[in-house]
Amino acid sequence: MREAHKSEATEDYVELIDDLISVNGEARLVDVASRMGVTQPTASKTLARLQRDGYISSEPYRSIFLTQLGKDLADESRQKHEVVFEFLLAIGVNKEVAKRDSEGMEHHVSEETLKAFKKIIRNKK
Amino acid sequence: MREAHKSEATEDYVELIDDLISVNGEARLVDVASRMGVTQPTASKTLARLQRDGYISSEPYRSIFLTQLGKDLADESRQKHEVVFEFLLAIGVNKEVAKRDSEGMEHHVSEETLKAFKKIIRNKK
DNA sequence: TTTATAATTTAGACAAGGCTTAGTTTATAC
DNA sequence: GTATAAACTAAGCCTTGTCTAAATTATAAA
Repeated sequence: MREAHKSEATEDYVELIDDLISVNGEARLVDVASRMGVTQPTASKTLARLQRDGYISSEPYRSIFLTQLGKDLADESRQKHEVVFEFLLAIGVNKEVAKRDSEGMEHHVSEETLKAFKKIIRNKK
Repeated sequence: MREAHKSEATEDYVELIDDLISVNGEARLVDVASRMGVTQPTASKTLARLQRDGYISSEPYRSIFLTQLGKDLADESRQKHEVVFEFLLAIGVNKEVAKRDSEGMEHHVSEETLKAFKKIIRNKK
């Protein structure tokens, strides 16, 4: 029996919400939508799923909060994301490209690969 | 105006079909489905889309062929896949893990990142 | 050559993730 | 304090990707 599949969207959204809260003090739908590059109704629907699945909580027309589950997933995702990003920089990839590639790659790197990445980051420093 | 988005599924399928043709001499639905880990109706529907989009051709109940477009995409995907896989091995990732991770990562690495990967592969040899 | 089995397709259902258009609620500005 | 603008929700539709169950076609075996 394996755990339910966390979609890439789920990880991207909680990571973004966490970021918006740190930076702006709160996460609003309008910002989530614009940062994800989707329309507000699309973001709204996705957030409804996240709430249904226990990652976020929010009242209608109000800002969005992460549950503990959401916070944990956001932390995990952000860490992965950072490692992949730093790793790409370490091997000489351009910042902008590293930003884009790391966003896609973070969802596919195993713990073992992440470990190998960290080692390379350490050695380059 | 940007080119239509090639889904990861499209790349995975043409890559697999190319492989099946090299190894088995032909690509059958039953093998595509089992290798993709989906049911035959699912594979069948996806293949219908691939045909609609010009990547493959086939007659009902017959085996599957790649069009030139499909071959080109398969080649490109296989190359990317190989580079990512070899790269992961080069930085010390276990073969099985490298296999799994490279399958996900291949769809997200830019040309620039691929170049950086190749450099590392060369240096490790 | 008929028949059983394997392969494939068809049909119907559903969830995720995307859109538009239209309406409602909240916040802002006058 | 009300009008207007901004934010959000509702409803409906689309595509992709997934499934199961049932029908059809092709292949192999007796």
